[in-house]
Amino acid sequence: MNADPIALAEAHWVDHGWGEAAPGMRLVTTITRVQQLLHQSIDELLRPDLTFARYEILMLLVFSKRGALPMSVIGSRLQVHAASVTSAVDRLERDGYVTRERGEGDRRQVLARITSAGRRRALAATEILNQEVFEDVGLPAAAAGRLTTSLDRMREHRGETLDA
Amino acid sequence: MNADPIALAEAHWVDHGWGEAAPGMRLVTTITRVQQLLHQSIDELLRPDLTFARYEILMLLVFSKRGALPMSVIGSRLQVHAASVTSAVDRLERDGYVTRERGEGDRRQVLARITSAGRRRALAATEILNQEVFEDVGLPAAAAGRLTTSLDRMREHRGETLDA
DNA sequence: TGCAGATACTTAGACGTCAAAGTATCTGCA
DNA sequence: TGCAGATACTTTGACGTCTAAGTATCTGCA
Repeated sequence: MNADPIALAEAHWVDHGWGEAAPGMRLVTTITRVQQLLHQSIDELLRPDLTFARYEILMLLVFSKRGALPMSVIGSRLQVHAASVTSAVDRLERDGYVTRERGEGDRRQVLARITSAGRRRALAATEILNQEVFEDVGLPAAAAGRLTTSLDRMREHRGETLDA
Repeated sequence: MNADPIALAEAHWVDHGWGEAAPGMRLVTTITRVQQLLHQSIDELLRPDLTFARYEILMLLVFSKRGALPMSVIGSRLQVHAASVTSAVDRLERDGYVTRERGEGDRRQVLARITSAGRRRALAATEILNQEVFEDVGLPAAAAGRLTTSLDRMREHRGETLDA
């Protein structure tokens, strides 16, 4: 018996004469489901003061040379809209992990600067995520590498530039 | 030059002595990004009256024998919380794609039943998604199949039962 | 020099997701 | 028989995402 709803959907696709699209439908749905599962685990590990979105911003700032980046750069690195960055930085600021500054040259810019509390929190979060999620994704290293490569191809196919 | 922020993050991971977790971090982040891209494309194709979440519910109902399912079954098939089902069905009902009924035997249950308008809309949406997304995911069929298999392994690793 | 258009960010509102709490109904056991 | 606890759904509220619209600042060109 196959009780997996996604595999069942694929079979229905074939039955309806959509065989050409069936594997793609299954792949897309499966990606969605895996992302859901990862997102839930990660957010639970980061609660209550961080989420994956805010963690990603913090790590971007940790890796930046000056510990600060314009909002627009954060948005383009993470591929999310400016409004999402605004709201995430609002909350990081509320919790004292980040401060806002006006741009020196261009006064329209807003820089998010990580605080020392932000750095400490980001490193503690990394330790947990490395141990609980990243070090064992459920696949042998080689398979994980091939998976990443295939997914990168999909990113390119949907318009992202990876610049090898 | 490598301008991909995800590949850069992986390099930073290695530099910080987190080499063991680096490939996993990259994989998880890449899955997130691909899902973001797919989600955006799909929701744009379904606008303004559907989203991927609502489309998935509609297709579940299309494939159901009686054209109706309890809210709880919808939630467990799609692996989302009851509250998410409630809000999606609210909107499907608002647009006339679904009606609500009380369960016959168990009066606590609520069944969502697809309407004929809902069926028509679901099939039209499928045609568009098949053509614009599912039939060409950017990978050869064999690679797509391997990808799905690996992702299924990740689903199992994170606690989903696939019952081969 | 000055203004039109572009750019950087924020605000407002819709939607999806989750957690927690509330309501109605069912079930099992004393 | 009746009540305590379980179950099915809804409601409320926090958060992330997007689009659209608003504000401040900059830039280019007449």
